Amino acid sequence: MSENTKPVLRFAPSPTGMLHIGGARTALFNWLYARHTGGTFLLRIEDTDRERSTPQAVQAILNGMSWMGLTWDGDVVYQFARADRHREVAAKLLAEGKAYRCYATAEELTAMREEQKAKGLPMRYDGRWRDRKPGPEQDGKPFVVRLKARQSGETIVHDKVLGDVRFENSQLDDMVLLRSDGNPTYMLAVVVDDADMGVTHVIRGADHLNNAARQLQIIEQMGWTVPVYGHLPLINGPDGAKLSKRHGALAVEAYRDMGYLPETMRNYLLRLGWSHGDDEIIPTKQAIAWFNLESIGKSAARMDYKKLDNLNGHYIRETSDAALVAEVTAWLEREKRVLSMTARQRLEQAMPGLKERAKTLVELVQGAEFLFTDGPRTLDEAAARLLPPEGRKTLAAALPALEATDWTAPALEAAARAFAQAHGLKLGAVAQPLRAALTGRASSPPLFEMLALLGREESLNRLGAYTA
RNA sequence: GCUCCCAUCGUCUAGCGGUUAGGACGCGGCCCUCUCAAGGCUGAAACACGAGUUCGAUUCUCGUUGGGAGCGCCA
Repeated sequence: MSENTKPVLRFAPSPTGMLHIGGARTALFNWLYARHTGGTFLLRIEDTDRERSTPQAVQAILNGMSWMGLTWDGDVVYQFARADRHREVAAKLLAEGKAYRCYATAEELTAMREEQKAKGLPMRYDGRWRDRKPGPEQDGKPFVVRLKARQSGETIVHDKVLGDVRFENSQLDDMVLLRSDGNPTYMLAVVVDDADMGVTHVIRGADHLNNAARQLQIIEQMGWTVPVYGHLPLINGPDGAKLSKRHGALAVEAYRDMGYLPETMRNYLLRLGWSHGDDEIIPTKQAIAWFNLESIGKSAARMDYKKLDNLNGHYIRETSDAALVAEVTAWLEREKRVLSMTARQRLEQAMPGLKERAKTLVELVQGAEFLFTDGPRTLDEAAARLLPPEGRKTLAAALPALEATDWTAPALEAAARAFAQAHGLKLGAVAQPLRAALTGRASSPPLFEMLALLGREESLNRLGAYTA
């Protein structure tokens, strides 16, 4: 990369499953760096494995990226479509004696590995065809093309995250470039595509660190420019073990369905492995301004759902009332529910009090439920505890005092306070039964505001249902 | 087994030779308060271990231990 060219980043998932949290973070870091530097962020689908790649997975990745707000530049590149180019590079390597044909069968190689394992030897291709010329008996037999890797010296990966990582070349074996069906392997394809696409920075999961040394050898043989590498430590589950389907390896869309905001996910994932002093709340705009490769941590991190919740609560409170009303409405529509005009107006008015109390959009919808329909409420467990016989008696006794006043929050509150004082009760002793009857829950936005919002008729209808 | 990576409160992390080891989430207490939140104050909570280097190590080096990744005609 020359001094005045902008960085070119890429996210290169294989479409064999959903876009999970680890992939999303890799994509985020690439995206942030591209946006920070004014560079380019490319998306390449690594679908050379024809067996396992599916169109559904491609769509899931695209959807996940879109939801996360990680917009890529230009068209999506499908790796398999470039197979001819990969074969061309393999042919060149072959012609130059930098690669060779290996006729070993899969069974033969399996037997070789088992033997190595049994003897406690390192498991790697032993180079049996490296210097062997195929004889007549190989005519028409299938073969793979392997790179003739250097066997002495060392290969150093200059990694922006981990520093210099050295590998003895004697530890690296001759990897397969072209399969026996003539299709390229990932090892060949990534290198060729990155070179052709002008990728300057390869930021990917640390599970690829070992591959980097091998890929470096292909780059070297082809005389291409070595990209800047950055291998991100992996994300573990809350228990520190590998991320599995059981806990965090959920598709990013699962987080959407649990009611997390994209902004939350970006902030949370950013802080998982990257820091900027003591800063915790880092909106995306700020993240783009601050992001760098130097501040990426070296150790693996665990998912912490409590912290995710806390952050999401923060961003929900930051979101405008109007936007949240739209979110709730959309949420209900997905459940085939439509709000009445009245319900929608109530939702708009109550939103400031509602959003203060929700950590997720799911909680926001639940907290607003009492506004959506008219009539007496069904009490949840906590609310029911507030309306035992004595509670109902208090409620019945207080009702006339409320009925006698103007139906405004201040007037209602004054009336309730006066009633409580007259009966030697704390305000809470009066307010809680009222809240339970009005909302069906033990907690809600400020009671008197909710009474005013629902109006005299509707409120009295609900309260009256629990006076006996 | 071999190769590689990692190691500060329970968790995410700041720290880049000398700090009362800081912040955040979570947890406890107090305040506020009609509930729940939010907010404010506050408390408990960490340098894995052992050798070096150094006047001095959380910080540098090596080892140990413990985690993790890779070792496919998967990516």
